[in-house]
This record gives sequence, C-alpha cells and structure tokens, in this order.
Amino acid sequence: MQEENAISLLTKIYKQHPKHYVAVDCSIFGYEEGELKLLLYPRGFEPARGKWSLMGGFVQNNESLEEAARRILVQTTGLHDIFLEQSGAFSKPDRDPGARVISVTFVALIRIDMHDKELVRENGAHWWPVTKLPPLIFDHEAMIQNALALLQQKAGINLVGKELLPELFTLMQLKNLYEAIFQRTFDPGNFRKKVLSLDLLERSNEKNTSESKKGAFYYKFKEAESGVRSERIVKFP
Amino acid sequence: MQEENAISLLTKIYKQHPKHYVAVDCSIFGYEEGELKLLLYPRGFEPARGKWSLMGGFVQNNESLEEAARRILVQTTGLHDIFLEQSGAFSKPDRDPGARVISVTFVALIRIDMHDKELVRENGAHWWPVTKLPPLIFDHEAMIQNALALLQQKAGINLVGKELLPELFTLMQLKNLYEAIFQRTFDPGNFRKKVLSLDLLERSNEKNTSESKKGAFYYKFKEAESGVRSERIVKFP
DNA sequence: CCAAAAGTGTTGCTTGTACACCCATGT
DNA sequence: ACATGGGTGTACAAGCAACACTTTTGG
Repeated sequence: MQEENAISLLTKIYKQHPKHYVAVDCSIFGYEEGELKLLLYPRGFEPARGKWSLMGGFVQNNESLEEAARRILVQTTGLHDIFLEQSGAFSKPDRDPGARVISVTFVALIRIDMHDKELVRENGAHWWPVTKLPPLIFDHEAMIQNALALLQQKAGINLVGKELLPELFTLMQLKNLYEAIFQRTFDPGNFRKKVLSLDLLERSNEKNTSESKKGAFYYKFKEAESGVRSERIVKFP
Repeated sequence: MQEENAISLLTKIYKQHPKHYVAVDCSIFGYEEGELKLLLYPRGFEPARGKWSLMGGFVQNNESLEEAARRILVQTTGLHDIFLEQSGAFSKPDRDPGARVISVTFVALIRIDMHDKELVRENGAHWWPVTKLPPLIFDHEAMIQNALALLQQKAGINLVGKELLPELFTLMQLKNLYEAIFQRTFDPGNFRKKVLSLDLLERSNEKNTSESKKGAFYYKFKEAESGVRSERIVKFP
C-alpha cells in the first residue's frame, strides 16, 4: 500500500534524528499566612545536594506534558483537579549536568488548606515564601521567575483567588493575596470597589470575626458563568 | 569518588525513562499589502499530502530549542537576527501519526521585504493571509491560534512594527498593521496620538507621496533606549 | 473644484487614585 | 474611649473614544 510505504519513509526520516529526555517541572504556588509560597523539594544527593528544586518528573510514552504534570501533582500533593498552565520550556543542552534533558515548565495553583500534608511531608517538601527562596538547582530560579511573571499577568487579567484561597474568604484576604502576588499595596476602598464591580463574587451571610473587631463578610466565587470573563484587574505599570 | 558514583546513579535514574523526538514549529509572521501573513510549507507526501504546515524541524543534541528554531529560520528565509519567542508546547502522544513527537512552538516576526525570496520559493513555501488559511496538518491550526493570541498580546503591550514593517513607514501603515493584527479598526486620529505619545517613534524628513495626495511623513523607531518600555497600546476587551 | 488622506483640536465619558469619613466592636 | 479594620462616598486626574475641522494635493 502506498500509505504504508509513505509512513515507513517517514519513519526513516524521523530515525535520522536524536531523541531526548523530556521532563516537566511545576512551580506549585500556594497562599498561607499572608504570603505567596512555593512548594519545593530538597535534593538529597550530589550533584547539588542541599539545594532545592521544583517538583518534576519525566514524560512517559503514553502521556502528554499536561498529563505528566498532573500525574506528578497527584503523587506529591494528593490533589486532583488542580489549576495548571504551561509556562515555558528550558532546553540549554547542559542545563542538567546528569544528561541532556529538555524541561517544560508548568504553573500550578493550589489551596494550601486542601493538600495532603502527610504526603508532602514524606517527600521532605517545604513551602517557601517567594520572597525568601533558598538556593535552587540548575535553572530552576529562572523557571520560577518565569512562573511568577505569568502568575502576575494572569492575576492582572483574570482574578485569581478561586484556585488559591479557601472556599470562603474576606475581601481583605483577597487584597492581601494580590499584594503578595504583585509585591505592592492596594488601596483598601478602591480594591474592594474594583473587585466587586467585576461581578464575579457573591457575598455569603457569614462573617469573619477573627481578623477584625467589626467582622468582615465572607465572599465566594460565583458559579462559573457561561461567558468567560477576561477583565483587567491590575493596570500594567 | 563519591561524586562519580552519584552521577552514575543519576544516569541510572535517567535511563529508566523513555526518550522522545522533540521538534520546533515556527509561526512565521510577515506583513504585506495591508495583510498579516503566515509563511507555510506544502506537504508533498502522505499522510496529509496537499495540506500545509508550519516550518519546523527536529532538535539536535547540541542545540537548545531556540537555537534549533533559529537554524531552521536561517535555512528557510536566509534571515539572521529574527525576532523569536516561544509560544507553547504540543504533546498529545498521537498528534503526529508518524511517531511520538513533542513539538515546541515559536512565533517569528520578519520583514517580508528582507527575506530571501529565492530560498523561500525553492521550498515551495507561500505567504498566506491569516484570514484565509488553507487546511493544515496535525495540530498546526491550534499552534497558529496560539501564536496569534500571543502576537495580539505582545502587540497590545509593546508596539510591534519594528520587526514587521520596513525601516521607514507611515503612521497609516502602522495603523493598518495593528488593524490586521487585531482584526478591528482604529480611529486614525486617536491611533496617531496614542502611538506618538509613547515617544518611541522618530519622524524622518521624507514623505510618502504614493499612498495619498497630501503625502505622509515617514517615521522610524528610535534607537532602543536603555529602559525597556512596556506600555499598554491596546486596551484589552 | 472636490475627493481623500494627513494631521489637529474639542468634548464627554469611563476609570483609576487619593483620601475623607462613618460604622461596629474588642480591649 | 479609642484604636482598628470594614465599608461607603467624593473629588480630581488621566485616558479613551467619538467626531468636528483644517490642510494639502492629484485628478
């Protein structure tokens, strides 16, 4: 058959080229105690023992990059249904001293209160504030810079929070999250008005009385409406 | 030596994992006759003969993804120093019927008037308006959607044009380019004011008299200033 | 002369920002 | 009572969009 021949010809073309290890590395963001944090893993062996790394793993034959990233996230945090987005590819031939590995990076956003703490502790992982990161292996520092930039951009357009905050949260908590993401302050009144004007949040009847004397209403995200909103939240510099 | 052992241990870890073909595919944008165009290549053999594809190629051992993309661009357009930016990775295991290939995509912007037309013609390549694309192989349609979205985003922040227009251009030509990118019209007066307020352009003394009776001044981009500007050009919807 | 593009000016609306001010309450 | 954060209102400035108007010149 002609098609068969063509395919075997193709296969020959492919065979002239080298194959590569392909990995995924995930910048796993969480929000806790007023700080934006990253989940990092200690490297227990040389080279680069004592340094920290993003959670990552190799891509297998039967899975896409996204599927590989999800598999790894389930293994390490116990969480399915995590927000996940590609953020780039790192490919300098010598970026990993062990072998030539091409790494595709992802940003994951998770609610710290939801993950499996036991599982995380078993792996020796630790939540690090993004403002005080430890030394990192290879090019993971650049990966994180990349991920942070993407997170800022996303948060500037989309109102993140659903993925990082608990079900119910106060507007002050949301403001604090945005301040952590953008490393700047926002005017309380203006932030509140802006966010409410987007019409994405719903006030619950409960109040948080632990963080202020007067007590602040809890809000939650409305059920996702058909039309995907993409409104600007934070003006770019 | 301990380190040697550690490395060979590492190597063992790597060896448990499969390797993959890795390719790059480039969405090469140009601007000509008032239209935004893409450089595509016809596929001359089955499967998918008669369909068109982005220019791409396999990543070799000694090069990064960016280097591979640049190598391919030089081979096909004859142009060095092209604007190039990563736009994503496509990795469904069966996306290429010939073999499992992971493809990282790039956006390239070139001045159509500068490229090597002979070289392009040899390859059978053709410039297609982005509004009237032919059928494409595999997932190249999605790659282009992705690339277009990135181009819009970039153009909304950065004032593209340096990479797509000739050295000297009129403000109307720049406006037409933006209209082609965003598929909408802009008010001539407002566009002019907005763009000039950015202080990125310099008026030359020459005039273009071929496209209007009165004649319009040619402008060019100022030499890149130290501070990298990142000002919003087009408001997001 | 007049059509058509180049270029400038005016106006009103929307949005962001700074900040004043009242409210509720735990200490 | 008062300090603290919650919540609302106001006033000014900046940016944008719509559109009127003037200039220039080839046909």
